[in-house]
Amino acid sequence: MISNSSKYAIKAVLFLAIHSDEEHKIMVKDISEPINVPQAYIAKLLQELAKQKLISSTRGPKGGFYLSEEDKKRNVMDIVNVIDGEKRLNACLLSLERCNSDNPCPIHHLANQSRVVLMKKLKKTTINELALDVKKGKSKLPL
Amino acid sequence: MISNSSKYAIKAVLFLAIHSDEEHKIMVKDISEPINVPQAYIAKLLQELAKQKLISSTRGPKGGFYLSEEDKKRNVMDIVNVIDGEKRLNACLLSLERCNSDNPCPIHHLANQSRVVLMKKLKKTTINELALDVKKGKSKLPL
DNA sequence: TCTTAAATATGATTTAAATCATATTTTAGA
DNA sequence: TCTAAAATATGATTTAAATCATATTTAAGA
Repeated sequence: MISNSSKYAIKAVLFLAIHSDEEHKIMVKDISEPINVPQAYIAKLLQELAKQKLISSTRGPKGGFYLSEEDKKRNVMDIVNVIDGEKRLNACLLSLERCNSDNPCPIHHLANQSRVVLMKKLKKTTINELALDVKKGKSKLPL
Repeated sequence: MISNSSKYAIKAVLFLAIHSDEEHKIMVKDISEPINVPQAYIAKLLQELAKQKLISSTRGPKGGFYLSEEDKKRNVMDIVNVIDGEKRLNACLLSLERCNSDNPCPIHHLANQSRVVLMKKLKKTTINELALDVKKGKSKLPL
């Protein structure tokens, strides 16, 4: 339902939310190690997130990735949408073909509520909120 | 979260629930076609389900797959557990590593409720109930 | 303006899931 | 007891996701 790539991306963005800002950029190798994701792999994901303007970056010496204040207001769903594409979470969790409330597959009503609830939460929760939770000790990195 | 293989398996078992019993066995090719899953593929899945006693089968002429009355009392979760293994749905939907209520990942509380609700429903819903829904027109095959 | 340190673009390789193929075993019926 | 029709066992191939590699571009600082 949600790929490892997306999970890695969330992890990395959260790390940036906690440790970076315009004045404190972080380069890939200093992100990949603490979040325990291979450097070349997370680099590719971060590049995609930067291209889609979900995170910020500058090249060259003293460069790196960081989250602007705007970036921190993004929600978790935005990240999943960029990495996995929009379809992934919109599909019925159990159905293979198109399936919706009007034309439900036999397990549609079993799975649909869970999916809708989850999606709403992912949309409503910002990176900033998650980072605050971690700072307050309510939850812990790494995911 | 739930593999295509499991979805195919659910589809096939539901088809058997609707169309088979001890006196009416169905062979793979007559299952694979209406549910629209490649014969060799669904055969392998059905064989695994039969080995794990979730469905019934007999070899030879007049043989085929079918659901006994006992088989029909199985729940959807049983199928997923056989095909995907137990771990799959027990894992936090978003976390990569071990993560639970005592040691939550930053998005644990976002995802966990949905997962628990879904699992409970899958466990509580029997194949028979799903088949009845289809017969009553509440839902439709194929999934 | 040259060098170096960073991200970026692009594509190759590996791995696991999905799919396909086939020889073997079992059983009904002639 | 022989034949044919079915599942079963086993493994090969394909495909998509995950992972790795590297040449190019950009920007800071000397």
